Amino acid sequence: MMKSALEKVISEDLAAIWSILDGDEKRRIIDAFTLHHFKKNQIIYAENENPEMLWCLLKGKVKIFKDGIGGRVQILRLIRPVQYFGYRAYFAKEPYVSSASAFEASTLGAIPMSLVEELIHNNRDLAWFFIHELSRNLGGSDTKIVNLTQKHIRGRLAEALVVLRDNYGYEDDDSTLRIYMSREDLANLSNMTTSNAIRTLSGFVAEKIITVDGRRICILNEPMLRKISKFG
Amino acid sequence: MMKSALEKVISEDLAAIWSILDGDEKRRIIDAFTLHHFKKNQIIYAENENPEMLWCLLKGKVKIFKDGIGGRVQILRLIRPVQYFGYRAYFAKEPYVSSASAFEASTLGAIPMSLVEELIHNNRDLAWFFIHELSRNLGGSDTKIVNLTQKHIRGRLAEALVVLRDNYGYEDDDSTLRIYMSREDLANLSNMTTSNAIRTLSGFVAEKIITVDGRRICILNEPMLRKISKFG
DNA sequence: ATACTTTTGTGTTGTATAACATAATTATCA
DNA sequence: TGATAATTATGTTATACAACACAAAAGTAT
Repeated sequence: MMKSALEKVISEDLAAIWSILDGDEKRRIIDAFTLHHFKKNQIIYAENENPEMLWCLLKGKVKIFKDGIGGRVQILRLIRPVQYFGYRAYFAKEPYVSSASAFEASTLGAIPMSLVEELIHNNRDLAWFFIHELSRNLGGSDTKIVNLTQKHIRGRLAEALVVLRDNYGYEDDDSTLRIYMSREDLANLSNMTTSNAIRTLSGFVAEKIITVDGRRICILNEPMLRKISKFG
Repeated sequence: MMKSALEKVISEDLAAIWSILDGDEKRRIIDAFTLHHFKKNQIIYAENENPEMLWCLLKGKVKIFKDGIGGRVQILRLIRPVQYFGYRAYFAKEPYVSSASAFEASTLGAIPMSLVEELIHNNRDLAWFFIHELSRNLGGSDTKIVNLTQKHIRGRLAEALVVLRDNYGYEDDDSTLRIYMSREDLANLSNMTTSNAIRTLSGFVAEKIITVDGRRICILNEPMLRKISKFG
């Protein structure tokens, strides 16, 4: 692994957070930093394991999910470059309550949490970064609880599509979602069976809110989608 | 308001967290600290408001909840003395996504978040306290998402009773829940209608898992309740 | 004590969505 | 390239739970 490439990553991609660090701290991160490649659907970490690494998604897409009852899966969060994850359980001093896997072939960086913990102790801005991230995630989870339990199927699927749009954006045509996921994943994101995800998606197509071509989803009427997401 | 009483609170009840602080920091907290009394069902803060205070429950019980669709309410978290709340939204730099109200007549302390923020900047242990709390809450919310969306009604109610037991414990008889809440609240905690909460509760009584006398709930068979909660 | 409101309890009906079944596509791989 | 598996699609049935309706009981206020 070329250190120069890593230094480039640290100084550019991770700038937002690690610019906080001074030269010596940066050097320690670079020394401890390791690059990892994950294939499509490969598990990065699994529920009940003990957290040891701070993961940083550099390229690709990652899902955080939880296996529920009878093989049912709930996708909790979507990660895009450059975002950090895998640290919550370590901070909480408990095993993972969820798993992470690559949606598609992805490149990740890993830093030992022990080092992160040490750096936090000496760098207040780094502490703030995590306080801020955790707080935003907690707000998101609390909102998700109500969305998933109270909205009807159409509302939940519309919500999921809006989440995909907000997370990964559009292709250059300004309407095609920049993520290509299976109907099953779509269902696991919006708490319904695969059949119902397919059915409801077809409904949206019939209403000319979206178009669908395989896994390629184009959003034609985003305001309507947000409206459906909001009221039902 | 007598400062001596406050100092007593700071030095005893809040010891766990504020013992972290040095003398000068403690003084600043004591000067900024205000005591508040809330009546049963009184709102402490409401969704969409801007967070300004760190709340500390000294006496009583508090619920954090979210108003959903069609007047439906979801209780997200229960607070017991001495616990802190109301800080997440401030840290996330966003308005509250949930509301807080007193379950019963309660006494609370309030500290301006601006001061908390300042103290965090100069006190790494305080930063760690919040990182730890936020991390545990986030794990709890993620688990709740799966519990509420995938478990059946019996499992959800059993889960709620277990949560009450873990949060507020038993009376001296070692079986009566130390919280007396309406069937409606019980329903809002476990994502079901009030009717179904009543019905399901009666079912548990018939199965001799619990006894019910008005709002007084005795748990006769806790292992069974946990079992239903787990596989339900 | 009396009226009035809120909470609790139970029965009935309706419906959203899961579960199941099966076929048609589309990937995957030997 | 054909065989096999996975995914997508659609129709049918079953059911868990909400919605509604109403009565009894328990609080609360006058």
